[in-house]
Amino acid sequence: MEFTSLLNTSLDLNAKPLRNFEEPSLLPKQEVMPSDFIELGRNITVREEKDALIEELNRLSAENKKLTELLTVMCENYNELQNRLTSTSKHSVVDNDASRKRKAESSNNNGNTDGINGPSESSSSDEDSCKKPREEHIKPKIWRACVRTEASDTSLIVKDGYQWRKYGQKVTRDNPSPRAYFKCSFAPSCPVKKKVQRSIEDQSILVATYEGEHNHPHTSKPELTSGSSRGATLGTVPCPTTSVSSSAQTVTLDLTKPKPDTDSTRKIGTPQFQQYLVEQMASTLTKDPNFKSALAAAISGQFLQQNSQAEKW
DNA sequence: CGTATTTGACCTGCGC
DNA sequence: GCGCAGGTCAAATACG
Repeated sequence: MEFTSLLNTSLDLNAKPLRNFEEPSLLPKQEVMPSDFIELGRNITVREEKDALIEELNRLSAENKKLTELLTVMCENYNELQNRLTSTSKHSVVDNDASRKRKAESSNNNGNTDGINGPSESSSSDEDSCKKPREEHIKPKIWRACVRTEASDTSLIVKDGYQWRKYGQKVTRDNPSPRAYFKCSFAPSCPVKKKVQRSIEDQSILVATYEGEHNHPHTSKPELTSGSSRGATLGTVPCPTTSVSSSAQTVTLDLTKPKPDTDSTRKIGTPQFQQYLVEQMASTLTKDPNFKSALAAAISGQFLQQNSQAEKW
């Protein structure tokens, strides 16, 4: 499965204006009425204005292209890693299998009949499912979520709207950061567990792995802002994809609303308005130091979501 | 004092 | 059989 086919990496920030300004056949349609000219009270000629706008658009286009190339490279790297992981997993059974078998026994002994906390965790390979056909129908829902936190925050707490009780912590071999084990404490019968561990690549990212499904509603709404209280907040559950909540500023692009300072809807759609929109969007993005990190976090969220979906298959 | 968290011990499966 | 690693338990501790 090609990941790039699933993720549209095109930002397409200035598609319309580019069409308007770059196609020569359309340029004459930019008619500037003399009355408008007088109204604007500009001293520069239409030609000079157009050249300046084209230059600015070319700059934005180049920036857009650069970002798109960056995304493409990231996707290619991801696909390469995914292929390696797939080929590796064919030669070795994942270590989840150990706990799966153990859980199968413990589940049978405890008389757990709901099957949610059943034996199978993530069955990521076809080989695995072939080995254990009897477990095919018992698949607890497993998904991952990644949350960006402050690197100095060692709490390993992910606020996702549910109430959790920590019952263990371990340092695993593949990651120097400790892994915390949580059980849902809202309902005694709720079988959901989660593991939280810092990402080995980025210590500021918490990776939460959820197992099972809640048999009760949310205890509270997930907090959408993080600040004084401890822990990271989750914008969306099960996996934050487009909304990345963090201690840093959240970048929100709302392309559905026109700018409020336009006094008349009649002007919406004019080249000047489109140019203004493009400038505002590009300016907001390029001036925001958190844009790249937020973009990377959002993409990694997409990666993890795709990965968890692939595991469920 | 009740509840949540911490943390070392224990259990289980796997590889050698 | 032994060691290792992941996961869980439960006594000790902290906290409100």
